[in-house]
Amino acid sequence: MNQIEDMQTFVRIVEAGSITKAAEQLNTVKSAVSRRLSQLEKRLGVTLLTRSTRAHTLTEQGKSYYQHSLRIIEEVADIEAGLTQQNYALSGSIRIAAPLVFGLEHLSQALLAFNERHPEIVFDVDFDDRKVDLVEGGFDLAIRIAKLEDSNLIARQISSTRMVLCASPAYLKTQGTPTTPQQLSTRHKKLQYYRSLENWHFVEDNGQSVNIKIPTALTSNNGSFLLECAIKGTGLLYSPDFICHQAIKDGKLTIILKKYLANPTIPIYVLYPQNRHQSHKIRHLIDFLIEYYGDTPSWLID
Amino acid sequence: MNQIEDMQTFVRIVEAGSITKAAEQLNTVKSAVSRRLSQLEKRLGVTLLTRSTRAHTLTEQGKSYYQHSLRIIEEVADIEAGLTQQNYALSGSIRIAAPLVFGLEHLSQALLAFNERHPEIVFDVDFDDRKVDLVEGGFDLAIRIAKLEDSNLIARQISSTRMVLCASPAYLKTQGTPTTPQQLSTRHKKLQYYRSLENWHFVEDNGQSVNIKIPTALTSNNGSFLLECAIKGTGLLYSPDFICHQAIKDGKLTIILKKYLANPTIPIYVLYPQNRHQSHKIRHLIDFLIEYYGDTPSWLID
DNA sequence: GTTATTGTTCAAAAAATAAGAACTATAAGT
DNA sequence: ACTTATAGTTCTTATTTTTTGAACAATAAC
Repeated sequence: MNQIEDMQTFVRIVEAGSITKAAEQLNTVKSAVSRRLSQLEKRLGVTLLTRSTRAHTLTEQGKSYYQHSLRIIEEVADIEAGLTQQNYALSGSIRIAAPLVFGLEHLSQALLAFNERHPEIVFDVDFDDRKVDLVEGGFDLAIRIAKLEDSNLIARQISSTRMVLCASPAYLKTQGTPTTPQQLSTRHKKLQYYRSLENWHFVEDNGQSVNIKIPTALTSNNGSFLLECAIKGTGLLYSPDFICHQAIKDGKLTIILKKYLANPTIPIYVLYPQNRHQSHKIRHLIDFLIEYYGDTPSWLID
Repeated sequence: MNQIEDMQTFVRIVEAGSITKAAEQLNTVKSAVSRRLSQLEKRLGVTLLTRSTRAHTLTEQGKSYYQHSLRIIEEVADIEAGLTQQNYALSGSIRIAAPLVFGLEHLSQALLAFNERHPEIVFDVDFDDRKVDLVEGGFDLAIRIAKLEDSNLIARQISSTRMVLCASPAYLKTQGTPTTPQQLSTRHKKLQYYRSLENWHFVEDNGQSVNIKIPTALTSNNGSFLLECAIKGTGLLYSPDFICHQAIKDGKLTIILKKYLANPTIPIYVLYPQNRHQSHKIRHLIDFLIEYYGDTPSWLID
């Protein structure tokens, strides 16, 4: 039972004026069209077309069915075409999950810039450092700043960040500025981001790698707050450059032990579900983000 | 490509919340539903549902398609149900082809009586003694007063009429009242209906059948006019009783040679096209007509 | 770590549909 | 009135589409 094809066939018969002509126009044989019509009438339990060898007349029901069919066929076509257009249109909403600080400080700027070009798009950004389930949360994409784990999501790297170790000039003046990793062990405290590792990983001049653990002055799940604390001299901050770059440029924080840090570079990815047909606007936004941050993002130090 | 079934399947998936449940509700297996959904997405070139092992989320296009689908499914069901209702409803129009005199004098009364019971029905009656093509003319039914010829139409007898030979008392006084068919041959003239036979057919007392031909006083295609002429004494009238019954009851015409007429009874049929599904109102009207005229129609003489 | 549930994929079976030929009916041409 | 041509139906056979059922992969839930 294919109601739409029945409608299309019936409309063709009515407009062509004969089953034979309708069959030609539908690129099929008259027997198929004849059978379709009689099956349709049987299903509806109604005579649509009174037919003799060479003349046709629409019954009242036939007229009604014809008119409704015209409308339905058009509506269905519009709906299906509309979906594709929607797919290509740079409009509608994009729902994004982003880490707190990166989202507020950097992603927001990029999104605003994108929005200037494509004002029809409405962003719905959820700032949260916790790992969210894209599918369950209904997100179109998520920003993740970390090495990738296995998942059924697609990832594209949009930029990268570099970890730096820094402290306020005042703090360094009081506690001394360490020049080797080993010197951290004495008289230093760290500002601890709740998700990151307790130990800091260094590579010494001789190529030996070393794990250093120093006491924690304060733990928080908010990178900005830790930054404030570092500026106030509460302790050492081990932080991605996109968080502390401005404070460093302003001289409020000083980088230390730069050359000893192991694996300081962390990729920034955009993740999205494995959709067979990716919406055009999503692809467009990802391309935009890659271009926006580029090889020299604003948080780059030197 | 069955768009409506695709829509129904998709709606079921969305509302059931999972492909497996949707399959159960649709009395099929999950593989069929899964395949239908992926084929649909492929055809539309759009992801409707972002799905992982246990969670589903509608994409924007999915939401749009879901809502449109709901509406279209309902509309199509309404249209199809509407046709059946239309079929059973005693409303709408009935187009009838009827012979002139019978139509004006007798059918019209029956139709008005029917209309009193079913005022929603609008009659469209075409009065014409010529044989019309029901299909070409778009007629629902036709009245035919004659022995049936072969045709692809369905016939039901609704009543019958009897042919009588009559003349005005004044005419018979002048020309003499014939008591045997043979006596017609002298001094008589006939009023000729254009479609009827030139010869009159009789059965004599001895069982011998005989064809009599007498001169024509006047020919017309209008039975009422011939009746008027007969009353005025222009000639003999060979006529169905539904035309002359009142004049005979009023004594304006006298029946002659009644017992000699061969095959005086002519059936009155209602004809309609061979529709696989006859509309309820048409069947109803035919039943009404048979009941209305019954075995003793108003034109019956004794 | 194990089990249970969900969705996908695949080959085979079943159902629906189309094709092609034969047939009926009738309009048009002669 | 006869022949020819055209339109529609019906039937059997092909073809296409859809469904099934099983095996599999992925991942929540226990």
